[in-house]
Amino acid sequence: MGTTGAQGGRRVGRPRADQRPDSGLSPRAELLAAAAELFTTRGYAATTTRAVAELAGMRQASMYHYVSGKEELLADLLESTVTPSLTCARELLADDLTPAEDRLWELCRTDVELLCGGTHNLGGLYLLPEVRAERFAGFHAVRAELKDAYRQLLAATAAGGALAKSELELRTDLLFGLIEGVILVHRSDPERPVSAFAEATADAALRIAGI
Amino acid sequence: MGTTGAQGGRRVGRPRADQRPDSGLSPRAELLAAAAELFTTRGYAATTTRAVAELAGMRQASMYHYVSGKEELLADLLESTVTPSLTCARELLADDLTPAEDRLWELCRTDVELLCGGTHNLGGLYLLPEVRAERFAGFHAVRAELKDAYRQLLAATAAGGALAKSELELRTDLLFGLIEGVILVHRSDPERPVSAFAEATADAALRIAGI
DNA sequence: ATTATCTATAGATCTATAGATAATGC
DNA sequence: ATTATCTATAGATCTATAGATAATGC
Repeated sequence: MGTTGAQGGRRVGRPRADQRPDSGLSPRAELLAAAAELFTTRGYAATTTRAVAELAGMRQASMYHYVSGKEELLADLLESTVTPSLTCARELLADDLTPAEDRLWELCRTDVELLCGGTHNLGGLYLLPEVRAERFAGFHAVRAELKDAYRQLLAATAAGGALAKSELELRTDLLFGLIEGVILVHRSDPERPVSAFAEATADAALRIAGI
Repeated sequence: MGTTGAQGGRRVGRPRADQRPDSGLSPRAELLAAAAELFTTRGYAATTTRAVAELAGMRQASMYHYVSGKEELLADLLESTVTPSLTCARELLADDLTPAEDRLWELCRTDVELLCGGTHNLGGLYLLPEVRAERFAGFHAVRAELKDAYRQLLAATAAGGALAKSELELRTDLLFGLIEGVILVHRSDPERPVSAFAEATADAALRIAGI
């Protein structure tokens, strides 16, 4: 079927020099996984194209068959971290039966779970200084939309509705800061069970918000 | 007097190729300031020794007269960010006349003010992935001591004293996470007045702590 | 024939050292 | 003589392209 999936059978093209058990991922996905690991642990600038390609199981030059370079990998990874949270946020915004307090709590919990969940600490990518570059405007746009969802949910709560505009902005920033700052906490102690931690963070977030 | 201060008069040694108005800083301090700016804005790995030296007003090779390389600059900058907070924390721990709640609030406020205060967002250095390297063990030691001060102050409050050990650890982590996460908030909106922001963060921190 | 990979490499860096130079100090 | 700086550069990368090669597909 798909040209991306790596079926068990023989594959077209020259075989890889470094034979390995089939990862089950497409070459592009192998590259993304390798980049995720290296970017989060060593940093973006410190990671060479050779390191990414070789961790993915191919030679440095072969990488260019799938991506235009490191930037494309980072841009792809960044957006893939926010998109699931944003989907969740949109659903919660549309749900007008559940109290806003509960929806905000749920958004916090899900977001922390997604940020701290996966194999690699992908949320850690946000912290890379390179991410501020114009090149990653797409990521910034979705992240801004997510932050705005936090703001809207907060404004819809009883406590949030009573706030002046500038005060609402400040609380949103603190709330969002806590959620993203949790990446640092998770980095310092990756062993802690994620789901209990996500709930505790959501509790703390509502306390910050003044609820 | 000191061999470091840059007096107004003539100076020993070959003049710099790129003449500039006297910064009033010693060459080493000029290098540190340049490194602070570049490391925080572009990232550590992405900053070349040439960029640092040239921003400091000297040629690339001249830098090695003062420091062994980039690593030394980063190590120095990192420690210089925690040390003032740590001094404050020690004083607050020793003060047994003021209620623990007030001391914890004050530590949060001061810490945020120091992190967000200076010209460059030095706190942003914590976020660099390279900082986890063994080379920066000195920084990690002082940072751990600071975190422990947060824990002790929290434990000394009425609300904190009632917590089980694991619960106390979790709250300490969340508290410390908020404070350090504030770096991200400040990065996204550097225009916000720092002192009001520091107070608001301290308020939020106590709310997280459950006080 | 088409494809995925490989090897080889040009060109562009970047770091850290060697040795020269232009000031002041004695 | 001492010092702070400079210029020049060797050696070590790292990226991205060119062109060869070893599979399957028809």
